[in-house]
Amino acid sequence: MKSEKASLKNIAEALNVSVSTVSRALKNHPDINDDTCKRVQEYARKVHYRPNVLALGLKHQRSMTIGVVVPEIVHHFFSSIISGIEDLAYGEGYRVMICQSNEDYLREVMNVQALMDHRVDGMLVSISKSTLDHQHFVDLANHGVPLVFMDRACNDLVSDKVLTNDYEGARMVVRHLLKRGCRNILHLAGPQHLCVGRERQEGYIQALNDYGLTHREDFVIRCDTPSKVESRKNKILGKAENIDGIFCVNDFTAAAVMRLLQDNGYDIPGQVAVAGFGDDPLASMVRPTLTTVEQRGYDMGKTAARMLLNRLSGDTIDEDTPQTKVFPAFLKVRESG
Amino acid sequence: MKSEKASLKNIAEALNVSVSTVSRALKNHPDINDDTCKRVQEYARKVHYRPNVLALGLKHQRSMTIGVVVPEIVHHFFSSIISGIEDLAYGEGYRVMICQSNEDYLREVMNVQALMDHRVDGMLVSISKSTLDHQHFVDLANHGVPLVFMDRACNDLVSDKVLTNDYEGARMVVRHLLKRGCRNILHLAGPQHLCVGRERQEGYIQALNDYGLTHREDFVIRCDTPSKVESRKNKILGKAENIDGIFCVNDFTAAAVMRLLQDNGYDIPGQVAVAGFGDDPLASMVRPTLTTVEQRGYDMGKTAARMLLNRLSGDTIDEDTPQTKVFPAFLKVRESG
DNA sequence: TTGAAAGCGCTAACAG
DNA sequence: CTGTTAGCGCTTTCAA
Repeated sequence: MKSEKASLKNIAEALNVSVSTVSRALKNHPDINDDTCKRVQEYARKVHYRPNVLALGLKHQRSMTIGVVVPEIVHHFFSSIISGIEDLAYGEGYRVMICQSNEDYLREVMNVQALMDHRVDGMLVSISKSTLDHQHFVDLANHGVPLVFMDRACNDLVSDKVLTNDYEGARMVVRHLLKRGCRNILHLAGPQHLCVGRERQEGYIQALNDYGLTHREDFVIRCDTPSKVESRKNKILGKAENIDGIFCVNDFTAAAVMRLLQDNGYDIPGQVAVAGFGDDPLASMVRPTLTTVEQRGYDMGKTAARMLLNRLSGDTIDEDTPQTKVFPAFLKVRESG
Repeated sequence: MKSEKASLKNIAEALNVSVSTVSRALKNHPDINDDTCKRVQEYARKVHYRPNVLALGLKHQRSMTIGVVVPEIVHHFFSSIISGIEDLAYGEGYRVMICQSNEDYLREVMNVQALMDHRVDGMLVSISKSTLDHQHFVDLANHGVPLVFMDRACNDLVSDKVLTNDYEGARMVVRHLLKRGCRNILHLAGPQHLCVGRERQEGYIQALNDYGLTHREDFVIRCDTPSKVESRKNKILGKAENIDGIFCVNDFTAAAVMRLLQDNGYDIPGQVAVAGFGDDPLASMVRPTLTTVEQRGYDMGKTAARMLLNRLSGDTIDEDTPQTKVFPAFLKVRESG
């Protein structure tokens, strides 16, 4: 029964009516005979008719598809964002095309290009760590494709954004470590060309200032993945004796450094308190459980999608003013600090 | 500079040639004047011409896109599979549309439908836990859309498959627990209507038999997520005194049960050894690190994509015989058992 | 109430 | 070597 795919044309032929009649009947056009309408709809259902979205997209010049580019879907934060996007978009009749840049600039440019080729109606993007040039996003704007940045935005571009209050989140968790008594807090920092990395570092510095301390340059190390913890382990262990706390730019790094210290005989949080950022599920699986900052990925995705769809339907209040929505961060105190 | 998107038509107009000449020039058709060719290509580059894949798909009746349906991208195993698929597909000029079913049957049916609507050339699928009916996959076959199952296949359907040797993997890791001295091993099992759940349970039973033991019905509990560990915790703790090992159908569940036992004063692996399945990154982050079975997600994804593309190009040896590729499982002995 | 025709962007036989 | 034409599946004027 390898049947030919149903189309308006062959439905029309089978029923001895014209394609336009079928087209109208299928969308309950007002001036169409009730009988014809019913006949067409029944037959369409029988042959499992489904409109060809390629043809529709071509005709309407919009694909009812939104493109998503994130660094890596393996991270819980980004998969949560995606779930949020999907739930909202599906509900509004949109489809979602997901791409991952693997933190690679060239791949990101390719992804954006591929989504453009597919004529997506808009894009939701979280930029990769290695992205320094933003021309591909400028091009998007020039082509009139609406764009909303999520979490990792680029500052030199006016555009809608959905962010976490990284600055206050970082400040909050570092103040927590300080309140606990820590006075020599190491910061494992993310790349400073990304807003999230920069804001978290500045929050860290501000928290120290809040307590009348100044930050030490040598207490900030660029290190934002477990594998970098491994490659910088001598550097980190070299400082271990002089510190009583560590604030990491994310939870994986925190979990990795915690393990490194434990393996070298340090008690956590007894000798060194550790905190992360993001509240990855991992944070409650490691021992001790990880003190961190909650980030609402699902809600951020949903909000970003909402902003994009608003742009698409063009019924936003401020047609041209870019919106920025900042989500609050929540402190999650657990066992590690 | 919100420029109109370049098309063959407006390139043709600008250059005073016909659309077909432009079309030919752009694909270096043999019989086209070198000058014209160069002129067209230069102009096309200048205006950033990109072919409209919707139009191409409509014309060629194939979209150069493959659809992927997995339960949840948040799991490392599935994201690895996706990375494998992407790397292979991109290299062959295909694009990838990713959908997640969220372990929900209806969502899965929707996903398959949406991918059909997009006229994907083929699909790669890992079925959801709640999928009992397989009609939507039968329909696919009837429409001539090639399908390769990955990891979670459905047995009542002849089709290409890429699997892990779950049976041997489970048998191996349980034999390891037995060799270590465990004699009362609990199994936290997955749904038995999924091949992976069943095979892992059967591997567990076989390993016991290998050691001259018979399995006890009350030592098998359906429990395959951390939240089910939570909801069945009394049942599990009730057996804790009588067991010396636990084999879990996946690593998250293993991590959760490990934590449950630790919180209740049990030493791992001293009193109870614990093993998981999958070698999630989590396995090396928890304490004690988790003994488990390695599963090669990336390679499985790559292989599945390869099988699908072979079907699409139609140059496989056995046109109609479905292929099954089984990947070996590897024991990863760590601290927990 | 229905049909014919044009067109979205592209390709490919056919004709010149 | 290049242009004309038809058609992929669909919508939408315009005409009947």
